Amino acid sequence: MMSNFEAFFDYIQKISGQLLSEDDKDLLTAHFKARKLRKRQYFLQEGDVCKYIGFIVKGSARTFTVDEKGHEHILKLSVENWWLTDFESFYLLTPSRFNIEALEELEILQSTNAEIEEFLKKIPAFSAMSNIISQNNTIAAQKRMQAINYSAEERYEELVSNYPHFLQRFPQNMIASYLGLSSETLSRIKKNALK
Amino acid sequence: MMSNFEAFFDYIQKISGQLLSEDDKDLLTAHFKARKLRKRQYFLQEGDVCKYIGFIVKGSARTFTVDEKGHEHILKLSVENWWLTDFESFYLLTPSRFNIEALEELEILQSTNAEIEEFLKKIPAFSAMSNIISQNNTIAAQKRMQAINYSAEERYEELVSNYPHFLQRFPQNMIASYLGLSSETLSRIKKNALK
DNA sequence: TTGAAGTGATGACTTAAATCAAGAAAATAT
DNA sequence: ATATTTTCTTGATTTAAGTCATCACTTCAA
Repeated sequence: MMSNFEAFFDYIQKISGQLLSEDDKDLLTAHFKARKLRKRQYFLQEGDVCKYIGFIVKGSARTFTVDEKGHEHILKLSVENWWLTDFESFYLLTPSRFNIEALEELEILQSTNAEIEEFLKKIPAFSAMSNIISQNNTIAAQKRMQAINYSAEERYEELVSNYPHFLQRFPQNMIASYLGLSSETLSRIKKNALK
Repeated sequence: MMSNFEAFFDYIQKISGQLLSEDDKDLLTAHFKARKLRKRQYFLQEGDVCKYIGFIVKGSARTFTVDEKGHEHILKLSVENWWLTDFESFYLLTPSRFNIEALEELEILQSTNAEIEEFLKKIPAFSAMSNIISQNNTIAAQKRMQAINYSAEERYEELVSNYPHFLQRFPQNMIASYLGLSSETLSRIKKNALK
């Protein structure tokens, strides 16, 4: 179990550029709870308030919505060292429109909004990390907005260059849904790309 | 000129839920510079590092890219009480891929990255505001990602419900570009929506 | 006050991607 | 090992939205 936290502490220190004191580590260890989810198990279901935020130690998950026609749309694919939550629901305590489901056996360290507020106040490295993640989120959001004007090929090429490991790790129909394409279209794009 | 700052101070206090001291206000007044841009004037040109962040006191602007075919794509439309910058370029000091242009006569209060760092350290209300804006950005980014799967009609309906004043304020071809649609398509959608 | 530029509407046509359908291949379970 | 989902491919067809072309209407500037 300790090793889970070591990876977590390393992550905080690396992102923030600051060291955690022993007291900091004790506080985090006391409040972050280790949790395992089996493949296909839900971390969050549509309509529920997302009470937890999870740090992924091992495994992967998808965040998706289901439209009126019953079609699923993946908004996010999450892997190790990423945070797992619906930020809107988590921050505002409103019912979520999203589902979050484990795609592989998932090991996370989870905590609540109130606890996070405490870490932000008491742990400088945690607060610095939070600010940097927000910055990165803002930048990523800016980039994603550009994708509106991209063709199917361009979206795929962008994924290949930004997240090449996703292609190995996730089935093609998940990738297609993440890119907002039908799986048939993605299959054809890959065929053409080989030439 | 003072009135510009009064609106700015009100904004910080409202968003942060905290009061600014006289010292805080003096520090902000000393470092934020009032600037006017005429209609069509550029706040940022593609290839330049975005050295400034501007708080819009009056007027509006668009953030856009130009693709290989010479077509412009609007990523953001900004109005009063919004921040004007390319966050990626501003935070990371990298050359920007965006252009930011005044759509109407524009009055802003602007400052540099280094100065912002100072405000974050010295002014609690400013730091609280920054965190809340980051939260809102993260939430907005999550929402925007959903738009990938939306049809032309759905994107338009979303705009109507979220930013109805944009429809009055900006020409239809700008709105179309912002939604990632051709102006002909938007014209047809509006015609159908009337029925 | 009259061009000129910018904006918006509409019709005809084209194209990118979705949908529908059927098999093949791979992964998982019994 | 074999059945049974699940995933992936390929072809035929449909559909949503883009492109091209033209005309009307408005602003704005000389």
